[in-house]
Amino acid sequence: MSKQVPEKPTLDGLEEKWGALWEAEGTFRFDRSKTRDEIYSVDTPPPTVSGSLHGGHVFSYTQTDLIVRFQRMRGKEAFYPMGWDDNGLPTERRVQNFYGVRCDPSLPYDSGFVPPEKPGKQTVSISRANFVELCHLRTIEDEKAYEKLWRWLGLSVDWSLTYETIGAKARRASQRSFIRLLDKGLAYQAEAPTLWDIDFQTAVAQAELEDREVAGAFHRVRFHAAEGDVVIETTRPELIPACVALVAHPEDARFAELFGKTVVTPLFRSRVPVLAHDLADPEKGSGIAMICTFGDINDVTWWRELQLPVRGILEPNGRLKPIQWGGDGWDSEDPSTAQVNYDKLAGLTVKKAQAAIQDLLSESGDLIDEPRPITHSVKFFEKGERPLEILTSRQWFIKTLDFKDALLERGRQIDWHPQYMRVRYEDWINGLNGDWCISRQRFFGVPLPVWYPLDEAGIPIYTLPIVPDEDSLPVDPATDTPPGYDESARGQSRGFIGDPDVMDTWATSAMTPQIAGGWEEDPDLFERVFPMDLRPQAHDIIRTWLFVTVFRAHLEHDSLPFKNAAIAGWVLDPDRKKLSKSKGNAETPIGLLEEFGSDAVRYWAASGRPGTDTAFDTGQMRVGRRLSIKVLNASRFVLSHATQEGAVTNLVDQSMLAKLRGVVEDATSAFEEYDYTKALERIETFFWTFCDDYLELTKSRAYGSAGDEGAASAAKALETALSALMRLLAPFLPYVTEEVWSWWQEGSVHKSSWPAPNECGEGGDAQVFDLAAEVLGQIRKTKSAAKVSLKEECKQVSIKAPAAALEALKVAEPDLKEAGKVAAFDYQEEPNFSVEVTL
RNA sequence: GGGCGCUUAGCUCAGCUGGUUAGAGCACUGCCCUUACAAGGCAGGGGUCGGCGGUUCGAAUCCGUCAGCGCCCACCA
Repeated sequence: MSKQVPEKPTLDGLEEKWGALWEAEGTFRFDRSKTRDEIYSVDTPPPTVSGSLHGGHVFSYTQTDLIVRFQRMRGKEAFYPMGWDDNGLPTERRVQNFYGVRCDPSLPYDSGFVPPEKPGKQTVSISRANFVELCHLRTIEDEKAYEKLWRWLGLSVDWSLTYETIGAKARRASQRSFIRLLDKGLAYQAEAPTLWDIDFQTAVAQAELEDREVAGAFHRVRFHAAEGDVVIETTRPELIPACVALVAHPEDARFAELFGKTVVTPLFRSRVPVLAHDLADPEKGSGIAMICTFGDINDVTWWRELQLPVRGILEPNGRLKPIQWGGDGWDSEDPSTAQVNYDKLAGLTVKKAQAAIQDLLSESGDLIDEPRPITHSVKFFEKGERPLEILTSRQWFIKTLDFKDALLERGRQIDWHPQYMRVRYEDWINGLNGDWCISRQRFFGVPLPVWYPLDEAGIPIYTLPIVPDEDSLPVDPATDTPPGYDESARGQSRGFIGDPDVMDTWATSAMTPQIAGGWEEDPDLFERVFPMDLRPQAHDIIRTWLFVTVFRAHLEHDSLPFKNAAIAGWVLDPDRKKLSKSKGNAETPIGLLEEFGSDAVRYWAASGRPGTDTAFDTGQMRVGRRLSIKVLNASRFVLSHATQEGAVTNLVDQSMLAKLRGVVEDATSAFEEYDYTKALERIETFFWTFCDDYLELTKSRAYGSAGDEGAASAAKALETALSALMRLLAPFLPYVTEEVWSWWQEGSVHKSSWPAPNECGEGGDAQVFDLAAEVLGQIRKTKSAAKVSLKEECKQVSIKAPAAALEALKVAEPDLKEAGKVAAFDYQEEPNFSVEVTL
């Protein structure tokens, strides 16, 4: 061998050494001259840039990298970009905390603003433009740190292909798509009940809900009627002033005579109808419920289907708003009493109002018994801190319900890995109960690209939105002037105003294949990579990211956005809880990479099968490290004997290669099915047998104990096996395999071709090697049991076996004799295989 | 309430379309500084395959049922 094999190979420094070389050589650079069928394109999940990556990220991104590296070695040109999800609430929150600022959209832009080094005692209010600037500033820093970690981990991403979800490309793509939906009548605005977070003060979508168990209480409350009192049970007595009707099941005899009549609410003395609707459950509460605008999603349904008026009492900040009882829409049998009672609630938060109204109800005698404490689950915005409310507001929607069937069909066209994950997608679609609300009353996001004309009185005419030309995208209606207007007309009578809202961050993430693929901006590229081959992602965002991506591609391109969906599991604490940031092991993956080495951490990640949650396990990383060290040492030994020339004439050598051939076949088909774990298992098992048994068996022969021909055969077999093994292991252990590859090969192992079965020769009988390994094992066992050194001689090895096995073993006898220090062999033909070793 | 997944050695997991005494790694124990490897190697002990019932010549593997765990969806007056 002409190249140099180090005397003492080490794992230290491999990440820096090869990371720098790959970058310099452009090893993972995408070659866009390749055609669609030669390309494997990946819709990489853009990680949320809001702090730091943790073990879970390392886990799932490694898994994607395994697949990409396999595809690349199989001859595909990998289109493997990286995005940064910097748009949205997490960044806003991070910037607020990092600098101690808050966004006040009413403030003017301050071009001389310098952010504080550290958060001050007092929060600094800044304009929306200044705030967005800070968001950009912060995310650039975070993205650098992320990229450094990803490179260290060895992701074979083309780092010239990056995008940010707040970047110009992303803004253009999502605004362009929005305008087209508007044009097709698929985007619309409506003044409607909307899920509302009172802390962030924004609308949110069904996909962003989560249930949380919280303490509450059933209040039994008396409503008054001529026929006698009606008792309802409610967990939200503070909404009694918002009550517009009572409702019971049409077949519930207890309330039959009340249907069509009216009752009077306690405290506020409003007359409301008693109605029938089959959504009312006789089993729940007292069997009759109050309908408030709005307490929950059921209220919205009733309100809509029973055509009830709106009586909203909540401000966007979650406090009860001032109301003039007896005024329009707030009729009362006794307005002055209603006013006295309500004034004690106005201005309070929901929680405080609940306590206050409880006292009022007690005083008036309308509360029956003490409230009964319960624990019940309540809807929250997933990033929120207080329960969601439902408020009426003007929002933009995308028609979704009309496409349920089409989207279910799209789901069936995707290859899911694992397959059962499709069910989650279907569950979600089947449970959709409204169109997708995409407007958010936030700041750091993609602006909704519309303005509204103002009438003479300066009131926006929402029905006539002004839309930008596609050529002018991206636009920010807050600062850009709409076509046909002069900026001086902003906010003026007969002028215009910009829509103040931004889009749901998922409305932008929905476009990642288009953003990365250069949709409408680089048609040549787009044609080569879209639809993508692979969407890798975790199972918790099937209902969000996966769903919206499929949805938008369906509307925009009438196609799938990707062919395969590889769904990763979560990383769990050893105690089976989802890995949380509060636990130490969720932090600083860079520390893990330094302690165990990137290859070792990747080895652990590879042990997590697609879709399967996996325990965080440093033990696995230690095993990975040991494997890496073994790769170095075994390769050093192999290369001290190996040659690329010559022929494998020895039957033991042929047998080992026959076995390897099977491993290549298994690993290849496992990878084709996205089961990298199975592939690794097969490869690793063979590698250890290769080291423990084959190298031991042939060591002496390789040194020349059986003459030149035997040595030459071993030398060629060793080289053949090592070459295949390094390539098989390359996706998992990119650093150590590249290091070893460089000892005797040209170019990068990662650009070499995935082993083909026929590299291992045509014939060979795997049984020879297996039996020889078995006998060698017996010899070791006997010596171990006798507590003697493995170098100790054996007087005799007696083998009983069927004829064919004996035949095979005789072939291996010379190697066994040397490896086991055996003086003599004895063979007897018998149906059962057994070995007896005499020391 | 509906659904999906899981339940195999102390721990983490393999066991495909049912077929000889159930496997691996870690941990544990013992032996070995064997000229690729002592931050290593070799070997060993350890399991009523969640419970019950069924199909079958034969079941960890198929069917039914029960229990537990995790998750998804729905409901949450």
